[in-house]
Amino acid sequence: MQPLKVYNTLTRQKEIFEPIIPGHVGLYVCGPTVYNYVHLGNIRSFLTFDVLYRYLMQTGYKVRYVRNITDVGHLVGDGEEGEDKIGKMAKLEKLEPMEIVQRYTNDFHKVLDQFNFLPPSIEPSATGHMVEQIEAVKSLIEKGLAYESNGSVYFDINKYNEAGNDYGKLSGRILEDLLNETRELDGQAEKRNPLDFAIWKKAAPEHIMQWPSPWGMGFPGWHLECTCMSTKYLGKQFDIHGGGMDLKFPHHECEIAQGKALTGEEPVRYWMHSNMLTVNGQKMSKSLGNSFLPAELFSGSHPSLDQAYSPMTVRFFMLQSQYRSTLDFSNDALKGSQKAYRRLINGLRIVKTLEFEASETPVDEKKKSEIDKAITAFYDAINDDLNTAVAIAQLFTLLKYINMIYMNQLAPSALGQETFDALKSNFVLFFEDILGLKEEKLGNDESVINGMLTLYKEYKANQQYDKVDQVRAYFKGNNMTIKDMKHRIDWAWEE
RNA sequence: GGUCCUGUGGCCGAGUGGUUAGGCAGAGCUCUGCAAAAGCUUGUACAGCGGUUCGAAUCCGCUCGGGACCUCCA
Repeated sequence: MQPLKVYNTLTRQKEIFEPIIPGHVGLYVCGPTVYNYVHLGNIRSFLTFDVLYRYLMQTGYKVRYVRNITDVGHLVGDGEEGEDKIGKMAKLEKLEPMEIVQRYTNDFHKVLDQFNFLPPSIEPSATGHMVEQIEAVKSLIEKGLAYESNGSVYFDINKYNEAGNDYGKLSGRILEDLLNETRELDGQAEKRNPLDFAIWKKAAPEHIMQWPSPWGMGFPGWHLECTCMSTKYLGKQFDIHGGGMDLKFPHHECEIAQGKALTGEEPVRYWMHSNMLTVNGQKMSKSLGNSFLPAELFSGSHPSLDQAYSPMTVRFFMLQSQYRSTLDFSNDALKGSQKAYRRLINGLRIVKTLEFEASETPVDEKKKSEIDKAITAFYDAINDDLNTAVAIAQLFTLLKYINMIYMNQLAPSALGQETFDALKSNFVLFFEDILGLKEEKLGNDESVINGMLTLYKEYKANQQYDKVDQVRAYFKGNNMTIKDMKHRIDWAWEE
C-alpha cells in the first residue's frame, strides 16, 4: 500500500504526509462567515476535509480538527467604508448581530449534519478570541511589522519582506505585479503601501459591532482570527490547513504572513485547497447569484432543478470527482449519481446480511485476486491525494461480488473465508466510515415492508398476477422495488 | 493586462508515455407469467495543428475554446 500523499499548494506538488508529532495531526479548516445560509459550493470544501479527517482517524492518527466560525471582521468592501458582513445583515434584518450569527450558525450545523459531516474537535469563534487578537496586533506593532494609522492598524508588507520573507509565495504572486494592479480603494491613503492589509479596523460610531482597544473602538481584521485561533489550539506550526481555492489569496497568504511575523515559524506544513463547484462551467458563488442552497436541493424547489436530491446523493455526487478538479453541477449528473448511490446502498443492506458458508466450491483465484486488488486500490486511491473518484470505482467492483453472492451466482467459499470477510468488512468501512456515506431510509418501516412482501409471495404462489402487480405498484410508489429472485424474494430501494 | 488551471465517448468524471478507470444513459443476452433486480457482452474518446519518442489522452510548441485568482466569496 502507498503512503498518504497530499498536494501541497505551497510546493505545488504531491508530498508524502508526515505529521510533526508522530501519531498526531493538527488540522485547521476555514469555516463560514455566518451572515447568510451556506450554499452548496461551501459544502464541497467541508466535505473534502471531512473525508480527510475521517481517513486520518481511520488510519490511527489522533486528530485535532479545528474549524472556526467567523462572526465578525469580514468586510463587505475593503476600505474605510467597508461594512462588517454580520453588522450589515443585522441592520437589514433589524436583529442583534449575535442573532444573525446564531441563526446562520444553527443553519450551518443543521446542514452539515444532513450531509453526515463529523463535527470538528474545536469550533472557535472570532468574537470569542478578541483578547488574543488584540494581543496579536500589539505584538505585531512591537515587532515593527505593523503600524497604526488613524485608529486602524495595518500589516506592513515591506517590512515583512525586508525581514527575509516572501509575501505571495503561496498564491504565486509577485509583489511588483500586485502593486501595478492595485485599484483605487477606499482607505488606501492610510496605508504606507497599498498591499498592506488591516489587522485592526477603526469603527465608525454607527458601526454596531465594535470593541475597545489600545487604538480606540474597532474590530479585528478578517485574516487575524484564523492566525490567532490556529496558533492557540494547534501551535505555532501545525500540520494541515485547508480551505477553498478562492481563499488562497489574500486570506491564506495573509495568514502565513501574520503567523510568521508573530512566531517566527512557518505556520503550516501542508496547505490544501479544494476546487470550486461550477454551474454551467461558471463558479458557483453568492455574488454571481448562481448558488444553490442545500434546502433547495433537498426539496427540489430551485427553479433549475427538475427533482429533489437527497443529501447522500449530493455527497456521493461530489465524491465522484477529485477535490482539486472543478465539478460541474447539473441535473443529468445528479440523476446519474442518485442511481449509482442507490445501487450502493442496496449493496450495503445486502452485505450486512451475508454469511460465509463452507461448500464444495473450490476457491476461484481470479475472483479472489480481483477483490483483494480492489481493496488495495481503494487505499491507494485515497492515499493519492484523496482520489475519491478512483476509490469509488473500487466500491463498484466489490459491489459486483456482493450482488453475485446474494443472487446465488457465486458461492462464498469460491472466495475463501479470508477474502469473503475482507469483502464484507471493507465495503462497509469504505462506504460508511471513510467516505461518510450512509443508507437513507426512503420509505416505510420494515414491518410494513415485510407484511407486503409476505402478501406478494402468497399471490405469486397462487399465480394471482394482477394482485402481484398491485403489490409491485405499491412498492414502486414507496421508492422501493421487489427483487424476485430464483431462490428468494426480497426488496431494494428503487434506483 | 498579470498569474494559473482546463478542454476526455450521449452525460458526469478518473487517468503515473505502452496494459478495460468508474458511474449514468444506449444496444444485445441470461433469468422471469410479464417485469424489476442481478450478472454477462457491447458501440461511440481523448479540441485542432505541428514536434519529441519505437510508442502520447499523457511531454513540448502554436492556435482555438472554457474557467479561476488578482476585490468579498469554500
